[in-house]
Amino acid sequence: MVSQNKQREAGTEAKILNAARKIFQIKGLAGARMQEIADEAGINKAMLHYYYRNKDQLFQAVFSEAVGRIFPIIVQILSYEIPLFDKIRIFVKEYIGILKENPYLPGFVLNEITQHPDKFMELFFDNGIEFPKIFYDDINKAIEKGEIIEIEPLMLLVNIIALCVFPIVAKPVVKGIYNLTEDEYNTFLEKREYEVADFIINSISLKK
Amino acid sequence: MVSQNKQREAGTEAKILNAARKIFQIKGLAGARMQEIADEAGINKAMLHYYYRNKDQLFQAVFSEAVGRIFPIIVQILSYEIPLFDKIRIFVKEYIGILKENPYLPGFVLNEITQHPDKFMELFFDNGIEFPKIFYDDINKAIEKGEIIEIEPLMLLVNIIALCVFPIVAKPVVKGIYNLTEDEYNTFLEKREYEVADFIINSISLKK
DNA sequence: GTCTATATAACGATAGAC
DNA sequence: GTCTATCGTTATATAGAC
Repeated sequence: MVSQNKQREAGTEAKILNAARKIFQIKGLAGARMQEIADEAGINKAMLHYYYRNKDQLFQAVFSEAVGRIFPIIVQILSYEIPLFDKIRIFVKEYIGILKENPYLPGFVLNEITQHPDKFMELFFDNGIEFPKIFYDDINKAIEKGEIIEIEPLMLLVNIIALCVFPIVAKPVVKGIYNLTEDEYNTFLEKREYEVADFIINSISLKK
Repeated sequence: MVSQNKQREAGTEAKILNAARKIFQIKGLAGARMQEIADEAGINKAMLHYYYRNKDQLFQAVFSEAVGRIFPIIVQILSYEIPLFDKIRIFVKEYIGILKENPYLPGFVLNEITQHPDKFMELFFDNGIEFPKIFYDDINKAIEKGEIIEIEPLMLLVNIIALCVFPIVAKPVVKGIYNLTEDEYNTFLEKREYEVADFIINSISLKK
């Protein structure tokens, strides 16, 4: 896959991957066209097959990269050894921040996983991604100490991720219905970087 | 002998629409194949073109129906003249319930709107769908009365819908990662029909 | 209305010159 | 490595018999 020759600047392979990332993330595997990717990369269609044998392998490169961008960061932050509420605040801020910079990423990943669950499972477990038990311990300990309400860790985790991810995936819908500009929606998302954490902590906290 | 034409009131057009709904919702516009829809309907491919001129018009029929299923119910429930907290409880229970019965619906609609925002906007406003001001009044009045925290109505609405919709869209992801069966995931969703409302009300309520 | 057969276009992939 | 030209397949869509 990688050029065997000496290192080159602004390699064609990188151009292809950049173009493929853009097109696949927007149009999906079924909707993307090899010609379109070639045009976006500013090179010829045959080059795509030279570097990546076929469409499926090119997609696989983009998809696995996307999975690698969207899941490990969750695992990483949830593994910090800091107080639960701090962890939630950092997670929400960081995660919304990342998704805001890659607005097509979550929709792309969700859709393609729905389309090919098996391909995802391989990728997920082969890369050794594993959701951290420490976060569940955090929650259970906080419940025991009477700091938060009784709630299943998975229930809380899904709530947190839902509040971060959904507004990115539903961006065209909300933008359309409320006739918001790109800037206005980004301002909305920036507010959420803080307010969502408040929303969650308010909900589970027992100290008032 | 009676004419056998009238006896066949199973309706070919309905068969086609049912098949198209199933295939399009799962595979999307780009991924669906006319042949696959014909097979699913148990009829010939040419019939699809006889009743619906082309793929795009067949898709349009499915898509507009889907939009009509997913938005008006929101508007309807949010228009009830009942106390805010009751409204939230009913909304969450009803909406998750509907989506649970149509698990591919929200992902399909979100994805296709992202893909063709303009087509959606026409549909949305042509059908006169409009988000109810009464719900925003509910929220602002509750804030004034000191019943809930200060929160932008749109912020709260997005939170509510996120908590209902996301777990449906992310079903294959969560199911895969946690190795849950279909039944286990449905149990999870049924729990959410009540717990999500608690989560929201806990978060915004000022009375404790 | 429903079918079979076929036209027409689009797409992924390859061959071969340079 | 990069290009042009083209092959083979598949997909949408139409024609025409019944």
